[in-house]
Amino acid sequence: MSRPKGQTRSRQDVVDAAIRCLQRDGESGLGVNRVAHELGIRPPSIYKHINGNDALRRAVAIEGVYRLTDHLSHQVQGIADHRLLIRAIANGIRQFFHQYPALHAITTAAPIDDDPDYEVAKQAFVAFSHEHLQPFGIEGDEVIHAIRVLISACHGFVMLERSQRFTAPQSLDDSYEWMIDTLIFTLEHRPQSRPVEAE
Amino acid sequence: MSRPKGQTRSRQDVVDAAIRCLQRDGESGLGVNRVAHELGIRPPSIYKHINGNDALRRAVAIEGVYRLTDHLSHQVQGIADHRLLIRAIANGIRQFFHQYPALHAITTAAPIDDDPDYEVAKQAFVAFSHEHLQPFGIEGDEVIHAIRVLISACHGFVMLERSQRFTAPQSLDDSYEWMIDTLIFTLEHRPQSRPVEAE
DNA sequence: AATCGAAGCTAATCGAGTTAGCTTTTGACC
DNA sequence: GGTCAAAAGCTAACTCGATTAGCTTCGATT
Repeated sequence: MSRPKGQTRSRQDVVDAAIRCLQRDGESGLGVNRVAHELGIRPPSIYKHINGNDALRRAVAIEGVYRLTDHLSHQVQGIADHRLLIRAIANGIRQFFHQYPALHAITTAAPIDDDPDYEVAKQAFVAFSHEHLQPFGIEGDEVIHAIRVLISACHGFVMLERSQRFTAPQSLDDSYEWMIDTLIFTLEHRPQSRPVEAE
Repeated sequence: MSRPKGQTRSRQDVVDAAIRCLQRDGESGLGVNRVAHELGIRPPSIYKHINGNDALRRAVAIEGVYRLTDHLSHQVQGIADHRLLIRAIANGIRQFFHQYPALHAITTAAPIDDDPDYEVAKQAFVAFSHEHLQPFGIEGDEVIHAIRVLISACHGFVMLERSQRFTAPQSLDDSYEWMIDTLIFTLEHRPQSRPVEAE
C-alpha cells in the first residue's frame, strides 16, 4: 500500500490544515507531523507539498497577511468618517489577533527573506491601509510611516496583552483606545514633518 | 563517575548561560540540552536547578525585564529635558532589542502566569517609566496607558522590522522617529482624557 | 565517623523533523 | 488500449531535544 486512490492534496490544503492545527493546538501545534496527520497522510509525505517546517511557517505567515487584510476589508464596510475608519481598522486588527492568536504569532514573527509571495500579500495590505489614510491629507513617506506605526502599535499591544505582560488593574480596552486616539490625534493635528521641534 | 568535584551551579548561572546560548544561537538555541552543555553538565542535571524548558523560558523572560530596565537607566543618565528623556527611552528600548534580538523575543513572548518574580521585575520597569512620564503632567490611569502604549509601539516596531515585515524603501529610522514624535506630541498637546471626541 | 540533601550521572523513553528509497496512481501521448 | 514519467503516497531509519527514573558522590553538619 504505497499510494492510496482518491483525492490528492494541494499546497493550499496544506496551508489550510496548518492553520486549523494552529488554531486548535496553539503555536506548538504547527509542525509537519501534526499537519500531516490533520491531512490524513504520513509525515514524510508532506514534503511533496512543502519543503519542511520553515517553509510551512513562511507559507502560513503569508496566508495570515491575506486573511488579516480580508478581515479588515469586511470590518470597514459602510464606514465613511475617516476617524471612525482608523478606529475600525485598529479594532479589527485587535479582534483578528484575538480570534487567531497563534496565526497572529506566526504571521508577525516567522522569518521571511525576500519572498516574492510575501511582497504580493503585503502589497494588498499596504494598498488597503493607504486608501484609508488618504483622507487625513498625509503624503509621501508619511503614509508609510503611519502604516508602520499603526501596525506596530496594534501588533505590539495585542502580543503583550496576550502574553500577560500587562498586569496592572487598568482596563486594557481603555489603554488600546488611548493608543488609537493618540494616532488619530496626531494624524489630525500635527503639522508637516517634524512638529515637536517646530515649537 | 557520578558527581565531579569542583564548583556547583546556581540558578542564576543557569539563566546567564541560557542568555549566552540565546545570544549565540538565536531563539532556537534556548533549550535545556544546549544550556546544560554550555554549563558543562549533562542535560538531565539541569533539572536540579530549573524545572524544564518552560520554566527556563520564564526565568529568562524575567531576567530580560531586569536587563532592559537596567539598560534604560544608563541611557537616560544626565538627560534633563523631558521630551529628550522619552526619546532616549524609546531609542534605548530599540537599541536593547537590536542588541539582544533573541532575548527580546523571549522577554516579550514567553508565557508567564501570575509569577510573583515577574511582578517584582515589572515593578521596577513601571516605576522607572512612571518617573520619566511625570513631567508631562499626566495622571492616574493615563500613566499606565502611556507606558503600555510606549512599550507596545517600541516592541511591535522592532519585532516587525527584525522579521523583515517592513520592506518598503522608506527609512526605518525615520518611521521610528515619527512614532516617538507621535507619542510626545500627544503627551504634550492632547487635552484631558478623550480629546478626539471633544472637538 | 556517620549521615543526608544537593548536584551530578547513566540509561532509557518519547516525540518531532528529516532523508532515502520504494510503490502506485494519474494523466499525457503514442 | 498501452506505455511511461511525474506526482503523491508509503515504510524504515536516523538525529536531536526534552524528560523521567534511579543511582552515585560531594560536602556540610552533627
